[in-house]
Amino acid sequence: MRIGELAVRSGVRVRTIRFYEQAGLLPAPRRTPGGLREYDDEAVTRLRFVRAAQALGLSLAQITEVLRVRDRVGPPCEHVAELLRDHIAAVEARIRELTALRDDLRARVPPAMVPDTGRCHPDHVCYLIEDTPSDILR
Amino acid sequence: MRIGELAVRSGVRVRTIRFYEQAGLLPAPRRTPGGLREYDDEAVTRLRFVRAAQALGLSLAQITEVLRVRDRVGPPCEHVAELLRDHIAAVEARIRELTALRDDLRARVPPAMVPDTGRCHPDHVCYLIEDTPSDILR
DNA sequence: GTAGGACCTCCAGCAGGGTGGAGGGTCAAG
DNA sequence: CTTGACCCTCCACCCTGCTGGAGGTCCTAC
Repeated sequence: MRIGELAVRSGVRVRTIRFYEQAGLLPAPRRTPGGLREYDDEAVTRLRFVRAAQALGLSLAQITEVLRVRDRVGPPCEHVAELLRDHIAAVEARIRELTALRDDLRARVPPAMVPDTGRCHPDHVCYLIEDTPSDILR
Repeated sequence: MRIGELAVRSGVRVRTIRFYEQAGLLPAPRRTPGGLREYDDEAVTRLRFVRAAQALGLSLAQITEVLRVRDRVGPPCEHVAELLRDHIAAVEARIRELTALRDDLRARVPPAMVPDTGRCHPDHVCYLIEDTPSDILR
């Protein structure tokens, strides 16, 4: 099939497919005598895999690596399992960061709080941001 | 003071200070006859505010807007309170997304799981990624 | 043989938050 | 007067994941 059909079947745009080839995610396909790209079904699988992996939050670099492992040494399950475990740890760390941030923000701005303009100080821009939450609650 | 001292006192690099001026976060300061930037203490306040706001996850565009409000109409408390409330909502939404993602990932890769190579399929790249978690647990 | 849709390459740019180097000028001490 | 630290501008580039236009070619049907 040509690139347009591949785009439809994989749900990845034509331009993006060419970009992925450039980026090393898709092998350069054979060409028609006229220079048009000719793909087989494997390309659909590969693009769907890329989309699935992206949905899990993996970067194109990580996905490229998985595909490279598969192309060179066969089923990348071990590699993927390790990658996903590391990724879970990264996601959990990010959740912890954001949770701490949310708590900090909540302490600064209780839901229906009226800003205490009396606390504005000429030497600051805005106490809600510069002060620590514990200062604000005082 | 000159830009180097401002950098030390604010904890923001010289290059970054010039970038912030360019970006509209810092007003263009007066210059010495030779063309060197000359700052007063207010610049330190402003840069520290930028750092504090960044630590809360605000973008430079949002911070620029707060500073603009302050410069034009005085204390930006109302504006900041609203901004922070919106920001809390955005952070909470992101936490929910990441939590759902974490749960999905955990279902795919239980902590000490040995990948089930028997499930590798020639028409797929890796079932751990392409299948849905419920398929994997089956 | 001609229309027109699909395709080709190459270059450029978006956002966000800066960083880096080249090539030169300023300032203060000695 | 020279040295050396500091400062100036301008342009370009980093990263990530694409997207867009310009200008030209291929394929297929009529």
